[in-house]
Amino acid sequence: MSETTRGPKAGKTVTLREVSEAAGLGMSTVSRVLRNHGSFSAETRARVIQVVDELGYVPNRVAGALASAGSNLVGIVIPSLHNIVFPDLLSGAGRSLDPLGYQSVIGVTDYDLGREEVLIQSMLAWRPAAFLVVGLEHTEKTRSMLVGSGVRVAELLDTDGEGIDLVVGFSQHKAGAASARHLLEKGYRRIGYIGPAFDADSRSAKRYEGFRTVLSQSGIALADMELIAGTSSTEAGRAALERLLARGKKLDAVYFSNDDFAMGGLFHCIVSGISVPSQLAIMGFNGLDIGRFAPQPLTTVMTPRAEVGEIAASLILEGGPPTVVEVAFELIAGATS
Amino acid sequence: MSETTRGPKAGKTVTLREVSEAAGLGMSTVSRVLRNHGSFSAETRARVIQVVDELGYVPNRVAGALASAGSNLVGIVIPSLHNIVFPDLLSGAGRSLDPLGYQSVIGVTDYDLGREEVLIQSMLAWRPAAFLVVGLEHTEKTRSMLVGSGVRVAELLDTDGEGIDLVVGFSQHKAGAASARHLLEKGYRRIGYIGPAFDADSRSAKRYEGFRTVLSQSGIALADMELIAGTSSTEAGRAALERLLARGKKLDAVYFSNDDFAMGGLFHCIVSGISVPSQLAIMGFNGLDIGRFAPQPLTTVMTPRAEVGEIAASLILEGGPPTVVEVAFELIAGATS
DNA sequence: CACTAAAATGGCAGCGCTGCCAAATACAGC
DNA sequence: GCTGTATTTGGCAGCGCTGCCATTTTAGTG
Repeated sequence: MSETTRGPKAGKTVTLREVSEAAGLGMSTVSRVLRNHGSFSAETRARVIQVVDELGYVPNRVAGALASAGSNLVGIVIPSLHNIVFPDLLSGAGRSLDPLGYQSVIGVTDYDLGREEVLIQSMLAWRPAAFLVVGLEHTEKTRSMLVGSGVRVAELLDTDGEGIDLVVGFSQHKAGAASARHLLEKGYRRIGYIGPAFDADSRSAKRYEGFRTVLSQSGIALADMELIAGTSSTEAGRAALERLLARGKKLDAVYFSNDDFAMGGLFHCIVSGISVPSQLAIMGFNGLDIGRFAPQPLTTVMTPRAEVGEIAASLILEGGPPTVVEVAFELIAGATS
Repeated sequence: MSETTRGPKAGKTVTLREVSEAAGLGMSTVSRVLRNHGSFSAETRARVIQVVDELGYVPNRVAGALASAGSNLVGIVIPSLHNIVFPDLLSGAGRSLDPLGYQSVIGVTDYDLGREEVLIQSMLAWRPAAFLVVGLEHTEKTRSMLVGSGVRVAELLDTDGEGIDLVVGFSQHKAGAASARHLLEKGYRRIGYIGPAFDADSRSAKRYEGFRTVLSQSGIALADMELIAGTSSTEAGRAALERLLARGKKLDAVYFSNDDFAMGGLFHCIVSGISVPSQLAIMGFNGLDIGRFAPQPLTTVMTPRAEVGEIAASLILEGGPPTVVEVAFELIAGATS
């Protein structure tokens, strides 16, 4: 930590003024070259680039953002990192953000809307260019901060409800409904459900609603359900199915709120000698790679999370009008139903 | 986008000056209250909080950071989001960062050191409080920027080499070596390897080196290997094992560079009727939940990535001296070896 | 009750950059 | 060569906040 000659001009940070002095040019000229904005001669450009390189100048965007009242930061708020959906979403968003030089500031709420509020408030303090948030459910204060800030907002992965500005995703309700129709078509009638606590994950709750609605329409009631507290995991899904089956409701199918749980359920069946799907059908949600390439591919719904991230990020930065963009999900009939 | 009365004082952003005027106090006093720094009376505090609330004031950290030459941003640069290791790392880092009010600016390199350089340079422009980067390998320019910037840096998940400042992780070489010893102890002799291209992922390459070194010491050569281009996935692992076995080298064990690949390999065996481990042993790396709770638990090495993230973030913010912190990995003998 | 130490507050320069405008220079056409 | 227009450049205010210091207020003491 006591380098003296490491890197060009180590220790003291180089400023625009120093660059301009060393180059014998005005600050504004240097600034224009660096931002490639406004006009300047080719020689000036070369001179600036050379000096910048010599001095190892790194522009201070903090000052830049303050002066120009705008940053290249995009705030992204997601519920979790333990569910592959959200890393995939980030990844997709990155595909749009990176080429344009935007940077992601990421916050994780743990499915807590209060925490979301706090995160958004503190991100707002950086005056980001835009916000990407998950879902349409927010606290009243979050909503008003977002609206009042004037920052563009994209709400992702859910189109069942009122959005603030841009909404990109699919109907969770319809996804649940499609899953129910699939199981009904396949002839299952004594169906159970396993998912996270409803108050935690509203998208999962909406899928459940869609699922149950379709069952009702066919005069069928959900036979049983088991709710899971905590993170999505194989382990939790496996244990939950065991508990569910132990109640002896003679189920012929179980709908899992996501593939992590579903894989756990499938594993429980394998271990317990329950034949899938002849004794019990299993259906998941999300279309995880591991489920799709398992020996017995999981019946699931492939969700377009990376596309949602990519589309949302690009639309929000393009500055178009508030819209709702539906991105299709796809039911994948595997070998577990 | 044309709200007029949404939120308190929508449209125009409220500044510190306005708050101070509304409260009948000086700007510095309000600032002190807001940062809970310096001294002020209880009444003043109450007054400020009330006015802030009424006006919906959100401090502008851009200005704050410029004035105080320091931000609450932490730059985190990871190679990928498709390998669970990195989301877990972020998650761990968040456990340390969040309570202290730090925010993560995240960049993904796709295992490209050139891209890492670009990302770090542009993050440096925000004058972050610290950097968390993965691995010890960087371009010369990245290194000198990092050193020259004076920002604290933690290099993660690898301790085999020279660090810049703080290093938190474990020896990838030793992890590979431990894996080799495990397979040798179990009596396997014709061992194959499946992993990503060596130039892409240096940590994976180091594990491979450690693995091969131990084999050599026992006079055993690696029987065969198959390298994979692209993302870690079940699909890729499954296909790679198929290709590897097709070459007819009569392997009795395969060491996979990570659990995603290994699960794919395991699936290939199940589908092809290859009995595991009697005909072929399979070993992975990372200790994924899904492998550990599979009917036939995967032999793997559990890596402490979340702890690494957490420890690194807390140490780097505490401001202690440069150190190397070793966090233990654990070999988990499953049922596939 | 004057007198000092401590607590609370206000004023103001300046962080490093950008936006605006004016000045200087280059390039036309006649 | 000279005026008119386009292109390059420089100067400077100010973005909103913090750090420092001076000032005022309050509490404490003999």
